[in-house]
Amino acid sequence: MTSSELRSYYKTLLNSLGPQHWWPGETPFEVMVGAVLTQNTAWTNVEKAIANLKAAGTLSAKAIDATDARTLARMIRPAGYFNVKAKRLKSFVRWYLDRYGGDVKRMKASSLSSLREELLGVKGIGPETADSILLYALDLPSFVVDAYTYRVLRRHGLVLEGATYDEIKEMLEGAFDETGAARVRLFNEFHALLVAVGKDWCKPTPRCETCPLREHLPRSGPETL
DNA sequence: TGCCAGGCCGGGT
DNA sequence: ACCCGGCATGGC
Repeated sequence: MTSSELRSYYKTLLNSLGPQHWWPGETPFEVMVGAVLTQNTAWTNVEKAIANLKAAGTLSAKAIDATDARTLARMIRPAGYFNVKAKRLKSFVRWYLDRYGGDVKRMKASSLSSLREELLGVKGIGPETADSILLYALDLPSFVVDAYTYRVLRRHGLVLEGATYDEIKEMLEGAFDETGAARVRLFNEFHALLVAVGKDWCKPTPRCETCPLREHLPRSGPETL
């Protein structure tokens, strides 16, 4: 029954908030870089870092590969954790160049599941970053789970406390029959909508009165986390 | 002013 | 297999 609930949530959110048109990076590579930079970081800070990379002509795999971590760290400073993220960007582009010649089309020639495994093998890329790259950069149907997703679903009693990333991901993916581009669009929009709810209503101290999902609250009332 | 933001790694139990 | 500290800036 959870599947029909999730479909119902999606319909409600889409009707009340509309399409979010999320993550409109200008190129797939820009989206991939953004996926790393936004780890535990507000997107507004990521935008500044990406703008710096662009201004320096360093928003390409080859350029990042050719830039030392110190210099890179200076450029991405606004994104926070800049020393860590500079190394992560470099380890990612190293893999991207070695494995796929820095070519998105070649990357998309691999299957979704093997691509995901490969990405998880890159140091600095965990499940959320991998799925963000797959979904938002490559248009592959891999649902992104994040802290907002967990909080919203948890408060509605749709996942158990302590549910793992993969459990939540599989529950969400299993709830929808769509295929192809429609599936990608749905995963893209639904995740963005869950984030919107998390940001504006389903916060650490929730404001459920005006939440688009208020009619979907479980009988026992929202958890307080 | 402190808390939080679209996580992940490495070392310790 | 979990748990936790560390990593850092900018906005409200």
